[in-house]
Amino acid sequence: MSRAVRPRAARKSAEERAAEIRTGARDVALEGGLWAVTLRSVAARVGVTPALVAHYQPNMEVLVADTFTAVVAAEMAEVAGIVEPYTSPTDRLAALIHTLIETARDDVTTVWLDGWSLGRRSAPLATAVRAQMDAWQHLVLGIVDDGCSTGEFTASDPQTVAWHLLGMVDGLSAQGLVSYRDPAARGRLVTDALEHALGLPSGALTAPAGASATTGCSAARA
Amino acid sequence: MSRAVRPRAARKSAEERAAEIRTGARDVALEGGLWAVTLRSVAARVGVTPALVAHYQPNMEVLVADTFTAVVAAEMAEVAGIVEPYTSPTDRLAALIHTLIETARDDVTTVWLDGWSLGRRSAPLATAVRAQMDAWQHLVLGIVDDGCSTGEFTASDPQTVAWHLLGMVDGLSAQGLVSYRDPAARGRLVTDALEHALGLPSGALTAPAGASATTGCSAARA
DNA sequence: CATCTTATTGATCGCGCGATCAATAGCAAA
DNA sequence: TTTGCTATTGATCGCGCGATCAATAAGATG
Repeated sequence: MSRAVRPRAARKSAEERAAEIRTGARDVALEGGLWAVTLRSVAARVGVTPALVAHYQPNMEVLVADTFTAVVAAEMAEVAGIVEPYTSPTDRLAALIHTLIETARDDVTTVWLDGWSLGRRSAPLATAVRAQMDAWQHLVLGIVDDGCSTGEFTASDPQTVAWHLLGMVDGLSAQGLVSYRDPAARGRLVTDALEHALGLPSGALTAPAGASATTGCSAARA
Repeated sequence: MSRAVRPRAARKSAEERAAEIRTGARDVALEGGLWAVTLRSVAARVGVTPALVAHYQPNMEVLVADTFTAVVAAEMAEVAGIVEPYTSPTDRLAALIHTLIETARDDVTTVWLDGWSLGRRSAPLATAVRAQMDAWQHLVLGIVDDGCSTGEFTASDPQTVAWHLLGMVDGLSAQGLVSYRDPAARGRLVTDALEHALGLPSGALTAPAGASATTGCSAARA
């Protein structure tokens, strides 16, 4: 089905075509993992010859690495956007955990796993993975630090707490991809652990109702 | 270097050769990950023709899955052996965490990551991964359950605690493969979290000195 | 309209992969 | 020694991969 023979692709500006290829690669990765991002698969998705895809990239290693970055950075931006409207660090952290654990996207998790696995054989991908892990650490650390200065959190080493959270999220997400567990139970696991790590009262990190810190009213940026 | 031309392989019994191939595949996996387990690489390691390796296996998918199982099960047996001589559940758990976190083997972690990643494209591997995750869960759960009946541990849901521990270990191991963190700090992270989850006094799960529960004497099975 | 630039292509290479199969050669039994 | 079984091989197929490059054609420019 669908176009046995393909008409010659419309001529576009280099920038535009490059963008198309980037998003094409992104789509392929979300659908089949980084492993599926190949010269031919991306070309087919964009509606173009493999040679053209190759023409726009130094080599596939960097396209894969860039695609990883694009997918992961986009998700992080999304999460950051969800968290941002909350004002208190506690609510922010609660929202972050809730989003990360209970609305986790399997496609993104797959990309992470592929990144870890393939990263052992691709230097560009390895550095991309490292960079994204650092970015996440930075995001979480910012919230934890805020909470510490506010006095809401009590942590001797915020760095370690951030690391703790991300470690749990990564591990549980990977597991969740293989064998099902109740997302709510997963969420409780993480919130319990973090409430303890931050000296919070039990239940403080369960999903916040609305946007603002104290009252549960007003929209949470849809 | 080393044998440009290979002499004809010595004739061996089918069982013996099959065993050779299994351990050959295991070695390849530990050295280069599951990704490196290929007809030709295993054949080269065993000193045999690719055709012979193929002859002994229904297909590569199952050899890879079996190799995953072999590597992971061997490590679990090793850990179980280290933990076993300790008598109290607390010490057992402490020894398990210590072994798992601070003496973690990168080669085995790589195999785990490849298993998660490649398991999304190989049904036999996927079930093998699932089985090994269950086996680990079983091992940890046994210890936690023991501790609960003893009264040493206080946990509403031992299943969840075991899951909690394994989630952290998986996540932190994966992270450790990419970006370095002090193993001792990693260990503290896990012990702290678990002491809290099990209602233990702080420090109860730090590495045990010797084998027996109460006194620190006697050999811990080298 | 003619010319130039450049986005796009088709053809093709070499590679490593899994897999198959008739031919071979080592070993044991007769 | 001869025969028979079977472990082992060499040759070979088809595949999808990344990569390269001269040829082409679509627009922009004059």
